Amino acid sequence: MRPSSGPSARSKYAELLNPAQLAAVMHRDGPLLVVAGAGSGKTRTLIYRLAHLIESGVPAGAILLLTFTRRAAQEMVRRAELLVGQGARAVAGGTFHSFANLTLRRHGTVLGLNSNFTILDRADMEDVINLLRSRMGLAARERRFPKKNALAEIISMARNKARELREEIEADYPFLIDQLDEIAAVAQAYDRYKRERGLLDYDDLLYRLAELLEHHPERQQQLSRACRYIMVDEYQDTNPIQARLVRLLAASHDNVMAVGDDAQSIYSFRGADFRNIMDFPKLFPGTRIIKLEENYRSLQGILNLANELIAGASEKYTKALYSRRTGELRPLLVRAEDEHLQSRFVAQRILELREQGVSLDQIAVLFRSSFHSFDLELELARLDIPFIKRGGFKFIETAHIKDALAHLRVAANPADAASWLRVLLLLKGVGPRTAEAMVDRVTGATQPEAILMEQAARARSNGAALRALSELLGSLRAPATPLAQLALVLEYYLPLMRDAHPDDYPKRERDLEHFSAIAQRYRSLQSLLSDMALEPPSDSIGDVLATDANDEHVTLSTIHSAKGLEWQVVFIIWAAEGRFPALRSNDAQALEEERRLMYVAGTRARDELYISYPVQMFDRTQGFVMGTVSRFLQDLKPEILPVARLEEEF
DNA sequence: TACAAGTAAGTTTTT
DNA sequence: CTTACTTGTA
Repeated sequence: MRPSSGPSARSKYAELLNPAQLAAVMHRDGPLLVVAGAGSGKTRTLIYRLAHLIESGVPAGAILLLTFTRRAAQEMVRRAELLVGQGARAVAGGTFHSFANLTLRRHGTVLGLNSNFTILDRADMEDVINLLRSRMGLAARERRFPKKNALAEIISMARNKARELREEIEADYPFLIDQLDEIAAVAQAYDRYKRERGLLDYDDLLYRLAELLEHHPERQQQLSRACRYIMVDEYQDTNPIQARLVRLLAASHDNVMAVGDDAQSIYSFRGADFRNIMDFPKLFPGTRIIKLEENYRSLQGILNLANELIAGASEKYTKALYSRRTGELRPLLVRAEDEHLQSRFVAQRILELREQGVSLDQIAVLFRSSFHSFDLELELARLDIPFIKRGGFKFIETAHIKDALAHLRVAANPADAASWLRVLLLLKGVGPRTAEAMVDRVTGATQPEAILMEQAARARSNGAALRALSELLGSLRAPATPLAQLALVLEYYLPLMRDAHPDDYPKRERDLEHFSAIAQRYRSLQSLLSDMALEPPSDSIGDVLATDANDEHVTLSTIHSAKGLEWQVVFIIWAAEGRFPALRSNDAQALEEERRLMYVAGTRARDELYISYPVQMFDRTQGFVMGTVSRFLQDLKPEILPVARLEEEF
């Protein structure tokens, strides 16, 4: 017997949702597109629909919830649980990449994929490309050849946009067009390298899943039936491959709900295209479209600014946000004399807010680029204002964490040449050449530690080090928890690290302790390693990691990492030409995206919004130069955005 | 020939 | 604070 989804459910939800939200929640079968403005309760709508589906008899395990971060999915499932009980827990939720990871580990064998494949993050990808670049003799030529990060960018972007390499270079790198053949050769070698060694980069996860669904109809049927209801959040930030995956997964039923906001598309650098969301009805003919325009988050003054910002966009958007939260408060544009005064303004205002009883958890400082907050971080530390920073350089990207991970990855996948290289390069007397030669012998072997022992016997000076490594790998072979295995790695690695970084190894040791605490949560090495590649801890490095997560703290975040979040009080710093929009954004499309970024930043605020910029800014090449306010904020009427000038005594 | 150490320069946003 | 390139050394 199925519980009914009749009038009782409708009336139960009707009190809690507005008519548009209710319509989306009650929608059952067939494609649905929800165009949801900022703060219009889109998360709420997703949660209630999730709950409603489960209540009306859909097994939670048949629902697939694709979100931008796994945290977002977990949070939604948790909130649905509050409504319908623990049954909701079985919902499959996560990012496209994490879903692809799990699916390929289970079904990838039909593609000739070993289930212990290793995931390469962007840095790993660049390392491999760099290796191939020099191996192919492209590094040392009269003619400058693109560096590893440019190559990685081109190769990855072409794949994310589902373009030929030639198209990609013609469109975005025309000055490299006569090196197309060499670049294509690198791309091809990179692809072969990965296939031979059980390596998948981020793009492969999506591509190989598409390949599985396209070339193996029986698996497609099976998976499509298993995901009978698909929900995709933040659809405006999907790229063409992801759209194709949705199409393939929904092939047998078309039960897809896509939610997003074209005005908040900010991930084109990853191949996302806001036109994707416009094209959804073409991908799924018969799509029902529901718009959510009432904003429940912000005071009208903040929305007036947001509407004004987006009205300046060249592509016209169809929504105008409105709120019933009227009030006197308006956003404020603050001109500071220089960067440090800007930092002092933010810090002082935070102290005042705290005295007024505003929780630090309700305050965020947002910026375009991670390094924009450096000066502010010092000021906050000086005043003992606790903060955490999101986005930017991550703890997981530090050399010592990557080193420790590489040893574990080699143990999990002995064919992982990229990690072998990293492990071997740590040894004294081993450089790129020696390491590469050893990698070739070691990756083909079933007993790598035996090969290392042979090498040790032959080595002149570093025999002891090789023996130690060999012993480590032997001991990692025994079954143990990830934590125990990490302990073995650290026993071997810590002395090497102290040697290499005599000045700051205590700090690095603390990071590794933090890493141990993370490893403790995992029961299998495989899942630890996948998570570290796909959903690494989002905290940035720094002493702030030491602050107790339960204490109140101000959030410092890049705008990208602030997506989907909200705070009572928001500061946007460095709203100056050259920083925001970023200097590099010079073509029209990039500038449009910067504008949307400003829109996203502003709409994070509920009550108070302060936007600031310094009048004097330091430029490495020119010294001090005049800072001018971001073009997106120029010429706004004072009714929309009043200006305040910080005075001397401040 | 290959490695190590030292010097110079450059930094968007992220799965 | 990293990475890329240059110069010195075994």
